[in-house]
Amino acid sequence: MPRIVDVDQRRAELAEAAARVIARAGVDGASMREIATEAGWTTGTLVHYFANKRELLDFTLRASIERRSARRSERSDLSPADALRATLESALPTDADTRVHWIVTVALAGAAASDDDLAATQREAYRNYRSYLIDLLAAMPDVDDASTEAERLIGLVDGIALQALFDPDAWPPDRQLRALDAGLPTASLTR
Amino acid sequence: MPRIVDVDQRRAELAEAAARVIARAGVDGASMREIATEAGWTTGTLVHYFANKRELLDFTLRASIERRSARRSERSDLSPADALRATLESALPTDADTRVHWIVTVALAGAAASDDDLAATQREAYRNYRSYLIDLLAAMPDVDDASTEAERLIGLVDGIALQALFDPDAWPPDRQLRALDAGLPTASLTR
Amino acid sequence: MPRIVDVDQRRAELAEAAARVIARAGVDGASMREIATEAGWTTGTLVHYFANKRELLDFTLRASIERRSARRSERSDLSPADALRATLESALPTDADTRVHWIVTVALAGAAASDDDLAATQREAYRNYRSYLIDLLAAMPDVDDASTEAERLIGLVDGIALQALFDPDAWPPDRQLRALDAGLPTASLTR
Amino acid sequence: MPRIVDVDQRRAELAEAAARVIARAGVDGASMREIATEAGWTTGTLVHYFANKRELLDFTLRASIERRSARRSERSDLSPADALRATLESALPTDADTRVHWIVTVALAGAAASDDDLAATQREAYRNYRSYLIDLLAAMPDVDDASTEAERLIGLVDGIALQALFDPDAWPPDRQLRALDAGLPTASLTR
DNA sequence: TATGAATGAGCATTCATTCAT
DNA sequence: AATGAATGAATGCTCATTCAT
Repeated sequence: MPRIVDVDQRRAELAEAAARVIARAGVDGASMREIATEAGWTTGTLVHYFANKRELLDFTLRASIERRSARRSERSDLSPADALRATLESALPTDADTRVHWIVTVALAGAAASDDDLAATQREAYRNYRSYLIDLLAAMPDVDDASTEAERLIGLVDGIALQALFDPDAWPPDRQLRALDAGLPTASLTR
Repeated sequence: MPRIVDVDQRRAELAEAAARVIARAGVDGASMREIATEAGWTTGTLVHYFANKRELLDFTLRASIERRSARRSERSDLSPADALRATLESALPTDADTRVHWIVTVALAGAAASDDDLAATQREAYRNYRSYLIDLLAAMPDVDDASTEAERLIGLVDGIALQALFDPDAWPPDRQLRALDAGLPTASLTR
Repeated sequence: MPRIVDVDQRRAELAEAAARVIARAGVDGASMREIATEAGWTTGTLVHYFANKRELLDFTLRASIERRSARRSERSDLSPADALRATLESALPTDADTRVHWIVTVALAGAAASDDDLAATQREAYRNYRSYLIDLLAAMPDVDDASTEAERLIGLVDGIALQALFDPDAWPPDRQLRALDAGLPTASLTR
Repeated sequence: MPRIVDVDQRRAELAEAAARVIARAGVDGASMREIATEAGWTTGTLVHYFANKRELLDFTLRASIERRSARRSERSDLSPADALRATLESALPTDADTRVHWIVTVALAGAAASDDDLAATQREAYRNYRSYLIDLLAAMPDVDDASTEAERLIGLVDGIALQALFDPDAWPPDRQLRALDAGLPTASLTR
């Protein structure tokens, strides 16, 4: 009688380990052995849950992105303006967890150049992100063109995030939040 | 006397070959052998011009960034408002050349997680970019806070660029330019 | 459970293969590939048992030296005088096996100049050898100064061995043994 | 009109540089580039004086050995007993220069396993050394069997030298000399 | 004579992957 | 399900050697 294992949960655990390794040592340093060790298993084990490394990385990226989506859905009780602000704020690399997510995204963006699956995952994630923002913005009276505004806001957040990522000393959390505030539609400002 | 070689030019040539390979095959696919072949030389030759791979990649990133700076300085005859627009436009991945630059930047950003030299190069480049924009914005009468505005514009361009990079079909050049226009200070608008 | 392997025995096997290659082709010719092939495995396998080449060579030297020690301890039933003679005789390169040992020792002595671990291993081995001889000599009534006598005997054997190593045709086993006899303390002479 | 160069002297200079590099970094670390740099030239220059690396190493060993011979011939005014003592003393690694010679000898002995030319050079050197000692010993009245005695003395010196080489802290010059004295024929003792 | 650019084979090492147990 | 032994291709790098200048 085989031990019962929750395959999905195990995959999630392994992907988290992969994310931690990538954030710590880069895609280059993220060998199967290193990821397995980080997760507390051996290399051979990974093969039960992911056919190969590309599948593991693709799943890791997907999981990393989905973590953001999960946060979004928890905010269904908020007004669109507040949900917008909350969403954008939580996308910034202001704590260890979001920093890991961002590093994984950027690191795998590099790998995406030579891996169509990763590229498709990135593309899809951006499209979802964009339509979620458009939905929120369409419900806000002071916004004219929701589509253009969504793109503007994505850019704003990405720009702050990238600068904060490469220059964390110059970009502590409160500076990131101030830079975000400076670009938010008026209805989303706290005050 | 041995064959005479312009070392700086040869290094530039090799870095260009490296950039092409990275854009085509990712950092992972950019082996020394592949880069050497792309440049029309053998592996051993690379070693004459770069002590090791990290040095080559760092130089490649630097060269890729400097290409942008070079474009900037050529625009010294323009008004600040026009120079701003021209700078930001030329930073977008609207043609094969700027696409290569962007892919290299993103790909090496991933590698920067585990390579302090690359990280420092990235950081420095962003700071230079930012102060150049601040200089232009400070000279424009309709801009209140040059520093905040610079960050906003960097974000705008990065956001458009990243989306265009991963979803080129949905982001042809003219859509990128329209998205840029939507965020420019009024004085920089063409019309 | 994976295939079961006796790690220590496998390491010993690999070190023996390394010794054979070194004796045949020198340290220079002892590439990981060559050693792996000699042992009947592939390069990657070596890495399971030795972290890197230096570790393999150090282990090989140690194993080569320990082989001598093993022979010594088997002679605990002999009188000190007989044990001394037996020890010194067995240290001479009189057969294929001891020749391999000597070539490995000399070859790695060369490498020890640039490898502190190898140098330490050599040093330690000589000290052990010397104290073993001193113990035997101290138990022999016709020996005055055991320490000086030990050094003299080590020199005697090393000198014969080195000459025999580089000039095997002029130094067949019986000439080596005669030269040894000429320098042994009287109590150790067979007759 | 080509510059006039004393080829033999240049070869000697280069061999001395090679000896220094070998003593410092081992045979492994003695690359053509390193030797050339040590000598103050470039790699390409070596090729004018030695057809290839093996020839350079063989010449280096020969030069290193000849240095000892040269010292011998300077002592033609001494009595055989004094010449013997002086020869054996000067063969010990008691100063920086003789240490370099010994390290080169041992290092190249390792290489000799896979290089017949080096082996022949070693062999020849030992035979010369042995017959020189035999000549001296034959002229000494208190020596019975000059040939056996020569072998014994070579062994004595080699043994002391090897121990001193690997354990220099435990074997300062005066200990080496005392160990030599303990084995010299009575006529060669200073007092 | 001397240079150093260029070659390309060879090296140790890393690593994703396979698979017997 | 999980292990870890084994594979072998690929990588960055070193280096003796060749040769145009």
